[in-house]
Amino acid sequence: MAKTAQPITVMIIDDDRIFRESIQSLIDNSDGLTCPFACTSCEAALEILNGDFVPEVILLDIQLPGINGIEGIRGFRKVTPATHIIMLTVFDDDDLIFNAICLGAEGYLLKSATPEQIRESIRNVLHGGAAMTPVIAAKVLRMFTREMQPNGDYNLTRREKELLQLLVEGMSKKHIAGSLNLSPHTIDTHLKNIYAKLHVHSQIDMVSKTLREHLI
Amino acid sequence: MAKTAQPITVMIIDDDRIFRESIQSLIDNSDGLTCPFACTSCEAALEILNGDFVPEVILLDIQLPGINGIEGIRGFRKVTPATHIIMLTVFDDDDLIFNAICLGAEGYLLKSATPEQIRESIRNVLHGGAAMTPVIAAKVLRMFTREMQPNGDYNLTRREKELLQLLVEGMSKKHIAGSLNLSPHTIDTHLKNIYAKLHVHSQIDMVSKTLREHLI
DNA sequence: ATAAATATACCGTGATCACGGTATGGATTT
DNA sequence: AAATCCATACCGTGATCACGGTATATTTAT
Repeated sequence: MAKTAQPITVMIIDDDRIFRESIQSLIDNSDGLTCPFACTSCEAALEILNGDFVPEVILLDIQLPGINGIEGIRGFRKVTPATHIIMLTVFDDDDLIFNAICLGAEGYLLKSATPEQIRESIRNVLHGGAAMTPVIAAKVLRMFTREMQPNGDYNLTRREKELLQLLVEGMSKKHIAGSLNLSPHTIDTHLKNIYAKLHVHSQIDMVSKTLREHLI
Repeated sequence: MAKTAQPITVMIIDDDRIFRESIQSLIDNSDGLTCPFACTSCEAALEILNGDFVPEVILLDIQLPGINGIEGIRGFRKVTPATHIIMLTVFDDDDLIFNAICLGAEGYLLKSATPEQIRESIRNVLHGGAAMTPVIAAKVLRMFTREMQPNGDYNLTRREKELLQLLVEGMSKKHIAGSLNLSPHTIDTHLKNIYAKLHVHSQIDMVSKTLREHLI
């Protein structure tokens, strides 16, 4: 009967009528894709999802009245966790990208993407890939390295770093002295020097700063 | 004179002769690209870079004798920080990808990539983008969400989370009591409850666990 | 409406910490 | 050879913390 297998179901959520309808017809005119529902808000989409329609891919605008796209991800993840979500927006703001991917969006495309890029992205997420333009991918990588890189090492000596490591792991000064065969007084002195270098005044501050800035 | 502007210089580093030479000829036969040097090791490449050759892109294998590709990134970043680095390997192992992007590689492609994909990736990194296959992009996103997501909230109450937040920021119990208009004894009680829930026995442990597991 | 969870408050004791000293042998650098 | 940095060691005092109690009002859940 049908000339292809079951088409992939895609849902588009965007409050801009022109854009929404053009995407819908783009999808409906793509081989193997269908877009039976196009919504103007996350609320409307959630209502449909709470029926029994489970799309395989959701194309989701960020700037929406009511529940915005970022918050919407949470809701969609709950009702249809297996559905792939691709953000489709005019903004490439770092915070929005960051939040979207933290919430589990698998794609982030600009609305200026070509029809072929959108189709390609839908295919990619269906195969477990992620859909990003190279520029957005680069932003993601930069976020990654920024999170991971030490922000400076404050000229700690080798010994000081060693002690810092142990203290951050929760060992007490006394215990460290025992395990390193040092006098507790020595630990005390090192600790004082570390405090001075990190500009902190307690172990809490020290541990907090160390972990927040990935010093070890 | 020249029918195009200065061609983009690309360096390939791979110990597999067949692959290396096929990439080199692929690049040399691409419009606007040239590959004047193809090396079998990072050592050899670093020697060339320490001369005055500064490629705009380096295609770098991971599995190399001597200095491997991951370590190589460090060296290349030092001598030619502006050069874009694309890893080109047979492995899509998470740890390798993780290390490569932490060290600043802008691309990660599998050797099974098509010539067109490789050319496209070179173009992308030159324009500030990142070059990843969708599958690798997905792995990166998953790493990201794994790093960022709370590993469980240990059933902390709202008040406990609030105190945790302040304590992690380095405020003392006494200071917190003052700023929240609570008795210091109250803080003490909450703290005891937090300790029990997190299975820790000191503020150090608590802060350490909180930050390492991104509880706040 | 009743039970459970949460937030609040107090006490005392022993352990630990912060930080001000001082000092010395060894390593590194100049 | 001299100077500097580093790691080591010691002391005392006041502040802070950990943790064992107990108790009650409010909020949330059932």
